[in-house]
Amino acid sequence: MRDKGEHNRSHIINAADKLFYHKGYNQTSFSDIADESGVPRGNIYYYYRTKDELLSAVIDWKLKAFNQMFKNWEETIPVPIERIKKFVQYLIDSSEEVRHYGCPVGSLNIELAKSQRELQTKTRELFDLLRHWLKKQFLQMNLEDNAEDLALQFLSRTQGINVVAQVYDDTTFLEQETTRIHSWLDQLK
Amino acid sequence: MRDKGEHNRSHIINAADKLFYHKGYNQTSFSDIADESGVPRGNIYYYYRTKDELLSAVIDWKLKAFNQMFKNWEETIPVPIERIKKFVQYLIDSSEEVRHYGCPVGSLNIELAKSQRELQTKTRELFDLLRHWLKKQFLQMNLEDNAEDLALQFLSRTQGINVVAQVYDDTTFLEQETTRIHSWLDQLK
DNA sequence: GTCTATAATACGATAGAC
DNA sequence: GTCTATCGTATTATAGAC
Repeated sequence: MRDKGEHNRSHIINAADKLFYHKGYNQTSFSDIADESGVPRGNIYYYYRTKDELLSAVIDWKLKAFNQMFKNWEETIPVPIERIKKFVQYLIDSSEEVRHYGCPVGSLNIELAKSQRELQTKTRELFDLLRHWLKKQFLQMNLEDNAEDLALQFLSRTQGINVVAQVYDDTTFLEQETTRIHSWLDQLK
Repeated sequence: MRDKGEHNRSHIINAADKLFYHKGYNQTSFSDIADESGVPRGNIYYYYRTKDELLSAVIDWKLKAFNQMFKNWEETIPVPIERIKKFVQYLIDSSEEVRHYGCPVGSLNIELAKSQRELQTKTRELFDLLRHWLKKQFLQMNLEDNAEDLALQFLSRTQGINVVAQVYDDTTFLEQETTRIHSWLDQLK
């Protein structure tokens, strides 16, 4: 079969991405990934020699996905504040998953930052991407004086909300806060 | 020797508490705890039959410590808003540890909530304690209409700040935000 | 390229000597 | 109460057959 390699690669990445998110990086084994992906255990090592390498590939894949999502929003939503509100809507749409597994970006960083900083520097690229995109939107809102700080405030706020949703297995507060974020955004102008 | 048992127990709890925080629950082994506490590996099982039991004991110990801290603040700080500001100061005092290992309450909950909810229900008691204490302070500030919501807002905000500090291994944003929290508290009255 | 067998190690937990 | 020896299992990773 042609491109069986690429086919297997994407199956492995998808399975690893899901399991790293649902169980955590250290709690996910190659056996788990083999079961989830359908690719035999031993064969995974042909594509990704170590677990580190696999994580790096998963993060690169996620970076691509976020970039594509943002590019899509920039093409279809002309007003920058509406793009940020789209991001807020994305949080609401993901709330059921967040309730169970936390923030797909934050929880992985938190796990690895504790005692695996080398790995976390890779996952941090996801944070940097979000920060950079948010800053760009705030700049386009003519908030150049503190666009960087606003991006970090926004990220911090959503991280806190996601933590509360996961800890209490409840999306009520998340939904309440997203409306409060809307007011905050409107008031910035 | 008299009370060798209690002596060993407290050494084990202290070591486990430190390691669960610094490395995470699942990444901490009995060997790690034995090395850190000085109590021989096999002997730990005499005091705590399973890892779950040990976690539960660690959480109970932390609950006691928080309760004592809060009781102390209530006895020495007469104005409730000043007690909350003392909590903010406590965050700043802990910022160096937070930078490395995240929030000692939040990060443990996030790890266990993913796929070990039975264990997380125990660690959630720490969140409930903080929430309850904060609500009590807001009530004493005569904010009875939304004391519960304010407590959750405060917790969410501090969680987000701690995540940012840990992810970027930097306390600058944490320090900035604590002054913003002060303004927020002052404005509530 | 694909997959099996297996090495080497670390884990939680137990049995039982002292 | 204290500690050692060890069991059974799961882990990452490799060697090598197909």
